[in-house]
Amino acid sequence: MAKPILTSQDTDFPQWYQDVVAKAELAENGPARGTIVIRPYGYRIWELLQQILDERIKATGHENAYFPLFIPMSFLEREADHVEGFSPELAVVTHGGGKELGEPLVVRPTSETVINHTFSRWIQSHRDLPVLINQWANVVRWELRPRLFLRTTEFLWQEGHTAHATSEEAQEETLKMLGVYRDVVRESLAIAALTGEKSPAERFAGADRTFTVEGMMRDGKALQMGTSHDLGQNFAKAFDIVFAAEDGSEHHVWQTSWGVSTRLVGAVIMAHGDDFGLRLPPAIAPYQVVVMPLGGDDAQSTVEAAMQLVRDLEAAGHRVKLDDRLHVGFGRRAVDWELKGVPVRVEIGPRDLESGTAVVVRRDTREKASVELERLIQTIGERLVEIQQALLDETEAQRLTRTSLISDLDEFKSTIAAEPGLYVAGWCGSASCEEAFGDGTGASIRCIDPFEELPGSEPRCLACDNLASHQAVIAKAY
RNA sequence: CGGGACGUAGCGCAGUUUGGCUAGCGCGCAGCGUUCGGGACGCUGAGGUCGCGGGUUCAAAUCCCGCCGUCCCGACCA
Repeated sequence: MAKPILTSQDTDFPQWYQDVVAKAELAENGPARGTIVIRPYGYRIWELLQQILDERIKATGHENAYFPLFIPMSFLEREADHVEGFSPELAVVTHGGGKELGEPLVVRPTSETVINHTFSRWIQSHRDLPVLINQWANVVRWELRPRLFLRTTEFLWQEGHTAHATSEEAQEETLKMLGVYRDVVRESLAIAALTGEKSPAERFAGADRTFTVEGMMRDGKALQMGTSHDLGQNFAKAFDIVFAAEDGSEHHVWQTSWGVSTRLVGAVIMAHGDDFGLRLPPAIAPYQVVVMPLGGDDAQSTVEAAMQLVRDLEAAGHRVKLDDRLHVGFGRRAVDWELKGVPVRVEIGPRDLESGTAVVVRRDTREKASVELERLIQTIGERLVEIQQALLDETEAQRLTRTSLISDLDEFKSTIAAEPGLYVAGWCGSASCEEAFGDGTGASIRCIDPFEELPGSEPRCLACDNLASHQAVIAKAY
C-alpha cells in the first residue's frame, strides 16, 4: 500500500499545505522573502479562474484597463484612513536611474489612488457615469509572515473600481460584485462560502463599508476569499472627482472597489485537499481527466486505445492529459495524479482491452468503476458534473457541522481552541467587545449579519451581555 | 517586527558538541536491461561555492561576528 507522501492533515495542517503545494508543483518561494514563483500547474488554475471571473466582470458591464505600478507617495497621503491603513505594508522606491527621486514612489498596494486621480479627469458630467473599470495586476504589500498563495508580498489579483452618481447605485454595485464573487466561489471553486459585512475594525482602509466572502478550510479556520467595498465619497473628495448633474449642480461621485487574488488558489487547496493531495473542482482543473495506459506486453495497444480516448474526450470538450510514461511504474503515476488532484483518472490495461472496458477512478472519493468503452465518454462527463457538485456539497456540510451557536464567552474560548470552526454570537458593536472575542483565542469576527442563513444568535452580546446589534461570525482565520 | 528552531547535491538527512586526508547516506536524476492493475528492480554514472560575507587558525561544514533565507509562536494583513 501507499507510503505516506504528505504529512497528514490531522498531524499538522500547515505542514500538509506546504507539502502539497510543493509536491503538486503549484508554487515555490522566490529568492526574496515573501515572493512566490507560481509554477505552470498552479498558474493554470489561476488562469482558468481568471478567465471565468473576467467573463463575469465583463458581463456585468465592466471594462478592463491598466494603471501604473508606481504611485507618487503624495497620492497615498490624500486619503487619511487609506494611508494610515497601508503605510506599514508599503514598498517604497527612493532611487531611479541611479539618482535619489525628488518624491518617493510607492509600489501599488492597491490602486484606488492612481485610478481615482485618473477618474477625476475622466468624469465631468452625469453622462460620464457610471464608470466601471477592472484591472488585472500585481500588487505589493510588505508581509511579515508570508505563506505561499495565502499571504505573499507580491500577489496577483483583479481590482474593480467604479464611480456612480448616487449612493444607492454604489451600494447596489458593491453587493452585486460580492454576489459575483460568491457565485464564482460556489460554482467554480465549489466552496460554500459565507458572505456578509466586515466589522469596522476589519474594514478596508478608506471604505465606508466592506463586505466579504469567507470560506471555511478543512481545518476549521476561515479564509477571506474576496472583498467588496462601498467607498462612499471618501476618495471622490480626496481626489476631487466631481460631476455636473442634470440641473447643473456639482456633486462628488459615489464609489466602489472590489477584488480577489491568487489567494483563491490557496483556498481551493485547503478547502478540498485530503491526505492524498489536491482535489480540484473540474471547473478549474488544468486537466479534468488523465488517461493512463498500462504497460506490459500489450503496451502498444493500450497506448493506442488511450490516445483514441484522449481524442474523443477532447472532442467532447474536456481538458485531458495522456500519461504514457511507461518507464514510470503504475503506482507512481497514479499517486502523481492524485497529488495533483485531477478529478477523473482513466486506466486502460490489457484486461480492459480484452473486455472492452476501462477503469474510471474519481479523485474525490477514490472510487473505481469498470466502464464499457461505448459508455465511457458519457460516464466521464457525468462524473465531472458529479464531482463538481460533490465537492461543493462537502464544504457545505462541513460548514454546517462546524458552525455553532455560542452565548457564553468562557465556553467559547475553551471550545474554539479544541474545535476550530465558525462561532455565531450576538455582538453589541463595540470595538472593546470585538477585542475580547479575540483575546486569548486568536479568533476574530469574520463577518457580521451574514446573508446566508445561520442558526439565530442570542439577543445579547457575547462579551458584555448588553443588547446585541449584530450577529457576529467568529473564527480563527488565515 | 519580537521569541524560538534551522540552513550540507533537486528533495530528506548524517557529519558540527571535541576543527584534521578525497564531505557521506536515502530518494530523485542520466544510460542500459528487465518490469507495469497502487510510489518496481539490477548494473553503471553524473551531481557539492557545506546559505552569503568577514574573522580566528598551520588547518573551518565544524569556532566567532554580521547579513540573507526557511519554519513555528505572537503583533499586522487580499
